[in-house]
Amino acid sequence: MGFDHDHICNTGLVLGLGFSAENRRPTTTTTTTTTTTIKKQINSTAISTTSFEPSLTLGLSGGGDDAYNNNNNNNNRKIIDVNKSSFQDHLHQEPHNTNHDKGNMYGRQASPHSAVSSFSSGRVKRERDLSSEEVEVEKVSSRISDEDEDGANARKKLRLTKEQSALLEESFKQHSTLNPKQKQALARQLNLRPRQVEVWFQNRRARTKLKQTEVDCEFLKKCCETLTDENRRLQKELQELKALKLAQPLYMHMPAATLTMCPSCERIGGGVGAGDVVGGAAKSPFSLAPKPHFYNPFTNPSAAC
DNA sequence: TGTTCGCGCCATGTTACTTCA
DNA sequence: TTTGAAGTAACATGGCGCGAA
Repeated sequence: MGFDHDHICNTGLVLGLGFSAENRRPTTTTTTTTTTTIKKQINSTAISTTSFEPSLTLGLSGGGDDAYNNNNNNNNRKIIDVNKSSFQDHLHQEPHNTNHDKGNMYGRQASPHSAVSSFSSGRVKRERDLSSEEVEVEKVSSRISDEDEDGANARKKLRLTKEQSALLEESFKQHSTLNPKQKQALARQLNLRPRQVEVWFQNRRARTKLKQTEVDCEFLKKCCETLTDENRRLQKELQELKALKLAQPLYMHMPAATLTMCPSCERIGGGVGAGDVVGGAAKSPFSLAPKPHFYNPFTNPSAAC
């Protein structure tokens, strides 16, 4: 099938197409909007592809990737000296990110809630972010852009350099979330503000999830096609068996899966009373197959997925 | 002990800028 | 040179967990 389940797990998503769902974490969301609720419920439900209860799920794997337990990872990280002048020359100029200048940043139109958020969550939050340590970083990394020097607000958006992106990617591979210390350290290495590192990780997680969702969609499409084909094949097989039933003696009416042969007398039998018909014995040496044969796309090797 | 509040973090959606074909 | 699509940095919003009062 070529579906790399491990890859799915590594990227934080688990896809399940089967018959039972296992909640990896409780659904605690009480989001008011329907779409958000649905999505969060989807994300909160995750099962492995080896589960066979009737369900189709697509969700996050818990993964145990608790960034707060990964403080030691910083020690293993490759250090890039981002403070070299050549590196700094690549950095775009980013002003101190208070919320009042945020509104002017791209000439953005204020949302209905922006006035509130500018004070309640925006500026307050940003200022919260700027602990004394961060302010120190700010002094290093924040510079006045040419546009600002010209007095214009049309500020170019920061583009991270290859070195910055590489280090961020490497850090993301180790842990997709950062604790405050890791964020600070990374920001210092990259000569960025901690807020920028935080935003980058948020966006990176979102992109990962989006890509994984696309992969999962493709996988589900293939599964659907496979199951459709299999269903078609089984329907055809059923028709053949029905046709065979009309043309064969009574003992042959039994589906092949339910017929067994006595190893001693080598007589064919199947079902209660089958022995009476075939061998005339009161107690048949033959037995029905214990369970009907259901095709399982995950255990049947013929399944494409 | 239960409740409330503030804070920090995260997920998700959106906007706007940059790059490239 | 222009333009549209894709990528992405930054932001807005709302929810949740946690610790302190």
